[in-house]
Amino acid sequence: MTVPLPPAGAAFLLAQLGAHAAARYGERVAALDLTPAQTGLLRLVMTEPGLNQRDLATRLGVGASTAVALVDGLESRDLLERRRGPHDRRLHALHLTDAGTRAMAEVRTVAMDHDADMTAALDDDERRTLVALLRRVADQQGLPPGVHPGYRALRRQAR
Amino acid sequence: MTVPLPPAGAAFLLAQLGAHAAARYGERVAALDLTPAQTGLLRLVMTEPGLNQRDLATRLGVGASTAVALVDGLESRDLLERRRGPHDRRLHALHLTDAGTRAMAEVRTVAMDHDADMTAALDDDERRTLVALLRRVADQQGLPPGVHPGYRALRRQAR
DNA sequence: TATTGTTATACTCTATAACTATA
DNA sequence: TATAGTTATAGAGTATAACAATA
Repeated sequence: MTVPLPPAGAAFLLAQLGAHAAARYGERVAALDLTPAQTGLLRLVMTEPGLNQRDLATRLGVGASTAVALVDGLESRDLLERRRGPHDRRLHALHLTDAGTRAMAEVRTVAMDHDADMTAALDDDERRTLVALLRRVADQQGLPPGVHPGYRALRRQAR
Repeated sequence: MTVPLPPAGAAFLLAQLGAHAAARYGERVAALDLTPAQTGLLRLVMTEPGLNQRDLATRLGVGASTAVALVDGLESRDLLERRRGPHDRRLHALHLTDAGTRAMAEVRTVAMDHDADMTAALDDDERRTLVALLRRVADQQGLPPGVHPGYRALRRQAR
């Protein structure tokens, strides 16, 4: 009456490790009082200063109203600013403030620590092999580099 | 004024691919009218028939009331049944019905297709290497085999 | 009339706490 | 009194739709 279970394959391990990596990253950036979604937004604006909110929402894979709420939170903390477009006054061009740039430097440190911790089981050679294989899988699956749609804002840490 | 971004490392790729794998799995089991959480529950009860709801909730990493709702949904579709414990009448021992067992056979097929699809970029050797590396990372990170806490029920497919 | 951004609203998922029945 | 299960309630996060300003 029992159907044999397949051993945990690559897809299952990816889902399991991905959830774990995302949760741990969330804990780490929570120490900076940021959510993963906020760091993704800041990161995107850092690489593309002047981005408007509509394009931001599209790139982040969230709805327009979600983008507004995210930007509101970051602007109220002076990490981000909206600048009215001079040509088209409907547009809000987004830019990091100096404080926002400093925050991203901290996020960068946290992300590198996180990466080292997640691959602590591997030596340098193995780590390179893993990254190379993951990149090929990500490419073949059509995933864009840099931003990942699919995760919505993870649960905020209770403190 | 710009801080250089690190290239996407292993942790980021794991999170990105994990979210993707989970989303695609969700689409596939939605075709069977199941959610990922439901398949996880059925799978657990299949491997440990007679499990009670409290232990189920603990193993699944969800609250007791969430377990009740999940079991309710599966019981109303005759995939699962509650049996009052003869020794302790507070306990509800969970068992798959025949229909539940058949459903899990379908889930197994879907999961194997999903696994093949997710690793379509790799040949057999590379797939084995990837799985071996992921297993070592998962072990070192303290992740239990079989069930992954961290994902809650993914969004139900609109139909 | 179309588009950017905003606000209002509803829905889903989850967690917490109160309740029952058994022990 | 303690525990398994249930129900009720509230919170967070997200999406949809209505709205305002600008084009």
